Amino acid sequence: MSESLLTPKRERRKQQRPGELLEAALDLFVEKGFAATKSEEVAAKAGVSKGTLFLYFPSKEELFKAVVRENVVKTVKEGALEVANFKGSSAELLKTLMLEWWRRYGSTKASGITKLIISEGNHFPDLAAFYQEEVIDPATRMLKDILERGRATGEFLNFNTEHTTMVVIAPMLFLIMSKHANSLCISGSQETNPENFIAQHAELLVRGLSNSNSLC
Amino acid sequence: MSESLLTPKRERRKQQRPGELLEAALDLFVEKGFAATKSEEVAAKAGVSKGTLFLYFPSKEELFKAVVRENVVKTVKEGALEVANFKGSSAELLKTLMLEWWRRYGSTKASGITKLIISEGNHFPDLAAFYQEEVIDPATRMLKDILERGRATGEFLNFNTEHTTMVVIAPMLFLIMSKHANSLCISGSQETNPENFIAQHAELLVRGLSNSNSLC
Amino acid sequence: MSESLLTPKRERRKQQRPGELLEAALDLFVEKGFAATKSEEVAAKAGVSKGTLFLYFPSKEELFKAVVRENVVKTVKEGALEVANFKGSSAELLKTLMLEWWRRYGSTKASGITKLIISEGNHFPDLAAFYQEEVIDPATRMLKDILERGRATGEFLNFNTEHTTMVVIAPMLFLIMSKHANSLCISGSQETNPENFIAQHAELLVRGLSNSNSLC
Amino acid sequence: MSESLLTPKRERRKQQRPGELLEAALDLFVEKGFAATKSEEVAAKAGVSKGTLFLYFPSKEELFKAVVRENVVKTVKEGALEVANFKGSSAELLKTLMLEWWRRYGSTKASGITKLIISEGNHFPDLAAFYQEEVIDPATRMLKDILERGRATGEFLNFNTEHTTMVVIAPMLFLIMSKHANSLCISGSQETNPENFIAQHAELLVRGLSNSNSLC
DNA sequence: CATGAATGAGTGTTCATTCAT
DNA sequence: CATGAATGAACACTCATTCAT
Repeated sequence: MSESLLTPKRERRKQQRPGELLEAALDLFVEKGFAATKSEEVAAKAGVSKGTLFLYFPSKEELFKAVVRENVVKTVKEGALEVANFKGSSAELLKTLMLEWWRRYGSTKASGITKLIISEGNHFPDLAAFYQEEVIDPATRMLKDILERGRATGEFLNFNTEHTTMVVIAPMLFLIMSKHANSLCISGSQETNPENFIAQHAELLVRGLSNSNSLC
Repeated sequence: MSESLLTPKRERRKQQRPGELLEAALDLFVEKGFAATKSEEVAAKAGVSKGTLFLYFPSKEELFKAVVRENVVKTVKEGALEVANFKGSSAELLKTLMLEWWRRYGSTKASGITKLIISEGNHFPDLAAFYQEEVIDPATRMLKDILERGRATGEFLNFNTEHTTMVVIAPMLFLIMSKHANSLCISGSQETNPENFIAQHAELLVRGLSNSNSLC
Repeated sequence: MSESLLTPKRERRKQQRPGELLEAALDLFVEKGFAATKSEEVAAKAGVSKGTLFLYFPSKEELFKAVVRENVVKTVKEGALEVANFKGSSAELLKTLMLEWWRRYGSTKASGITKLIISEGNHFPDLAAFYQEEVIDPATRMLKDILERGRATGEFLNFNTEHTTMVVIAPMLFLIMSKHANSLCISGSQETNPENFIAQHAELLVRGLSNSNSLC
Repeated sequence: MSESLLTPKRERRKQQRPGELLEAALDLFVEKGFAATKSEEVAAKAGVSKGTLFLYFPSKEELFKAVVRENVVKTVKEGALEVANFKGSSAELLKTLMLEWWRRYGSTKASGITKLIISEGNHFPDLAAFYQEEVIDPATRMLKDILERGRATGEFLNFNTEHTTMVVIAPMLFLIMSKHANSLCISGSQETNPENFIAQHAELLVRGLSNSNSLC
């Protein structure tokens, strides 16, 4: 605590640099994509010189991975933790998760990463593999856990896991792609309230899955 | 048929050139994206020289537009025509349309264009605008027409058009993006039967929209 | 023959370009080394733009290999041919070879390649391997053939091949390194007549090797 | 020994620093060349920070000069001293010198400096000039002194000094270049015993120079 | 004395488009 | 009509040296 008082200016900057660079990188990657983002721009936006960027991140790809770790992996982990600690019904859990997912990720700048990786993944196989391993796989795992839990407690009917996973993910992906395809106006993306859309979808999904759907 | 007898070989080739170039271009654009496709490759694949390509298409962007006209706009127009001539119920029409859309477009090579435009549209605003005008707007228009027709006949309940449009489009988009994101393994995309998935979604959607849903 | 009269200007240039680039490259590689030679300089010296260089040679390394093939490998092959066709005694052959080697290679600009590869080979393993295979190995092979021939005819005494090879090569290498180490003044290199030096060394060597050395 | 008792640890380190840096620098310069050796690596190998290196040596070039002074100039001076004090015949002196030169320098790590200066001298004229003045000139002077001494005593015939100097130096240089051209396999360099080779050459040379060569 | 954060100049390679032939 | 030679702008990454702490 006294440290923060004593820490000299240079030192303080040093500890902030990675964060500043990461933030600048997130902004630019999301805005322009990976390939189109020039490392010098990132540095400039963070207020340092080109060389300094490479002092903290050995390459543009590593910079990107760090951005993903900071902004996506972290969110996935938090989600997994909440899932593990959730006390309510599986139906509630699923609905909560989908909505929170949108609130904490889909609606944020960081969701541009998802668009980026889908758009450019084919041209950067290393990044795609990294994302698959660090984000897609854990997230899918988490989803499956919820579904299995619901099935175990008898809450959910027997269902096709793959299909369900798709239905959970599809609307989020749709909204994210729409949001970041600035030059395109995919129907509804601009005027509809995404949160409502997600909530509705979640509700519909849960009903479909539930054992005792009192639709009538 | 008499044409082939009368037309000298050179002449015939000349008239086939654009088609051959368009086919080569479609393959490469879908496989590698717009930016990553080299015009020389397209020419080579069509069996002509680089210069010849620019003889038929004044630029790479115009080539792309021609590919879109040939492979996407055409499909949309066919769809609109069928919609106009369709005799059955609006519910049938909607279900038919969604399934046919997948069969005639989503499941074909040409659907890569959709992934391409979403992925790279931001970097090529002209192409995005062109696609918006020639594809997205007409397709959305067509969808709305169906919904309005259903409402007019009393088949469909009053609903949110934007929302419905999204629900119609989202699964198709999801499947298309999954299919063309080779380095990524988005859940379900590999093992699930897309046609079943679409059919199910269409069914669900129509039930939700319908006036007399005999769910109870 | 009529072709040369009809060949249009552009075409003629095209056939000359590789040669012009190769010559410019040789000059610059010898003058400044491999790493320090900028590809743009080579292009400029040949009177073309940077891009044109890469039209003819896919990379700087390939350009270098082409320079070696044109200026060194060729010479080695000519030497091997002459060795194979030589009619005189092995002693004469050896002396002739050493002197000719100097005249046709050591004393020319091209010998800078030898200095270059020894100087920079460690930093460009691919180039070193190429040179080893295309130049050093064949040249060594040729030398051994001569020695074996002399031994077979009874002209030469039994000797250590490795040692002899070194004695043949060392003075050439010494002269070449001296000649191209412009900033250094290794003794004798500037004023002594290299040809005399080589001739003397060859004479001495042959005497040492010969069966009937009439030194007494 | 009392020094270690009285000198405080920090103090001792301070006095050892230059030596440790010099040793690290020698290793790296020899292994990777001058340009390719990063000053940070040198510092790291010596266990200090980048800044500290520049505390002791104002620049990379000065560091190199210090390495030369420590590892080459010193050896030349020792050689000159021994030459001055040598009591035997000039022939013995020359043979001894050549062999000792190999033993004390050529066969050691330090001989990499010779390869380095020949390889990179053209790109670093200051270093080349320094080496010329501090090493080549004194060494050449020493050699000439021996030859003149031999001539003065009537031991040696009248000969061409330049030529003789070359013959003395050439084999050493050849062996050194071979030894440090790791990617290249110049004939004989690997299997032949360098010391024998040098000894033989020295013997041959002395015989050639001597007044009364009892070859017959 | 010692540290290590910051700098910024320098270069091989690609590719859409043109135009002389 | 068709060719293919030529162009030139654009971009990631390295490292010796400095100087605030």
